[in-house]
Amino acid sequence: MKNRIRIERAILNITQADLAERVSVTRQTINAIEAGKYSPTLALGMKIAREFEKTVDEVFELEEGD
Amino acid sequence: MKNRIRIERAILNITQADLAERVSVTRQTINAIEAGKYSPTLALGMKIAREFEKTVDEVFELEEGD
DNA sequence: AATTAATGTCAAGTATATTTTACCTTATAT
DNA sequence: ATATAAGGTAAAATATACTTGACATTAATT
Repeated sequence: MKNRIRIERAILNITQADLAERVSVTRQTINAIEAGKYSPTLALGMKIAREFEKTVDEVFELEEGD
Repeated sequence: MKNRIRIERAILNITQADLAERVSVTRQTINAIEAGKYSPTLALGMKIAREFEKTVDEVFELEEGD
């Protein structure tokens, strides 16, 4: 699962901790997802996309193994 | 997490087992998600939407508690 | 140079998604 | 009436997401 979280965060100029708070998870969770260590739940993915005012597909992209 | 899986399945005229096979999960998983018992992973949600040729947001809708 | 903010990471624990196996009900077909 | 297809459900096991707490590293600020 690839994602554009880092880029979208840069556009909004917010930190991982900021985003974490906005979507009600921990900073470590955002860090892991942003690094592609695992893919989030659908609910969290949708909340993240919503913060960026983007669709889920604009923020996340399926890869081979997913 | 609300969803329109039942409706989209009806449009494609496919069974829960059919959809399950297409997205590589078990029939019980589709049944549970369709019934709203839990929300899928982002990867699975995206695969389901893709089968319906819809966006994630057209198939799934966030609710209060999510 | 020193301090602070931001990010990276890790281990252990909890929560939840998914599988497996199995059975039950309802509708449809033979 | 009986068989078959489709859906509903449940318990136990496994996989994975997420939390908590802590520490290390890098970037930015003064």
